[in-house]
Amino acid sequence: MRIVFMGTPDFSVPCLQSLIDDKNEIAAVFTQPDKPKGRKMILTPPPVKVCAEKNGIPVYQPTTLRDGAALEIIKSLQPQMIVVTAYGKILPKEIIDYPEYGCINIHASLLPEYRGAAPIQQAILDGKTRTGVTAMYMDEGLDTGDMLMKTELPIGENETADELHDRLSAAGAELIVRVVHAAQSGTLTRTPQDDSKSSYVKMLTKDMSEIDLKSSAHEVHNKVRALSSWPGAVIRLNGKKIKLHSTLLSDKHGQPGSVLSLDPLTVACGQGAVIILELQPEGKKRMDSKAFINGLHISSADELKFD
RNA sequence: CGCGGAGUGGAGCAGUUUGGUAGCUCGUCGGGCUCAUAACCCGAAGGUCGUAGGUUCAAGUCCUGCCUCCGCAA
Repeated sequence: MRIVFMGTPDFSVPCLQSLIDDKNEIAAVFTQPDKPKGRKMILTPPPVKVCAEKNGIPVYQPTTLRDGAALEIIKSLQPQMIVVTAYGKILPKEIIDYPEYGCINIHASLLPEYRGAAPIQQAILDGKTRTGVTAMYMDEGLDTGDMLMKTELPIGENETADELHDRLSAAGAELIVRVVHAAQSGTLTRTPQDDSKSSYVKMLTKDMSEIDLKSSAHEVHNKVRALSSWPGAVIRLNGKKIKLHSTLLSDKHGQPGSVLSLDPLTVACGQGAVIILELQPEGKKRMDSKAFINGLHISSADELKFD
């Protein structure tokens, strides 16, 4: 199959790679323009671009697909199919309609639930026990097209968004190859989404990272797992931020914010308590909670209380 | 030159203001106690204090340059 691939972050890379490994002809890759990243604002190419260049695939990074120039490029590439996953741009109808086998999108949720930007994190935040990836035909709406195939995965009780991200990404990579094969043999069946069951998720932002210790231990634990690595779930000690990287649920209870045990470090929530395994004080590196306690020079849990 | 924190035995920290023989908690190793232990007791190893230079009788500590890590902002 002659394919144009569109994608940007780490999530998309396994998909691209598996299409390459499956001996498809990747005519070109579309990805977001390089952006300044990190403390020094170094111009960084998106992961998909790095992967494409390594495989000698031409890369296009238009700022818009809506000015007609992108359509001309697509026409010149003559793809039989366009595969899109986490590209970050809306495709105009002319492009969606161009390929013979259509425009197929891989989305990291069990549609119609969790349409939009942060489906992986939102599923964890909501305490879901199952999620998955869905392959669908794109239409002009946001993740609203007819569905083709799904892969369902259980979410581990203590699984973080990073871990789930990687598993879903791998599942998507495996799924897209199956979809391509089915398309070639003409055995794809399309199922419309039930809009009445749909939900949309917004992008994650920094201002959702503060943890309210008066909420339940489950909510705290879900937030830590969902926001792990970015934007991070944060509690405060004497006003200073402490990012929580890894927690477990505890069956203890007490005044929200009070420390019930130093080993393991257990903090009471509004309902129940969480054991903190790994954390990161402001300006410090990630460390396990035991190291953190060692450096505080305290001997009793009473000497410690989170805001 | 966007703002800020920080580099001290394997880990996390104190010590820097007021220069004067390197300290705390934990880990590691050896020994003891114990039915037993991640508990307790005794002992030991392990650090050119990020790096280069400067001031000084003397620098972890004061001055200057550089490197690296991290938080914020983007």
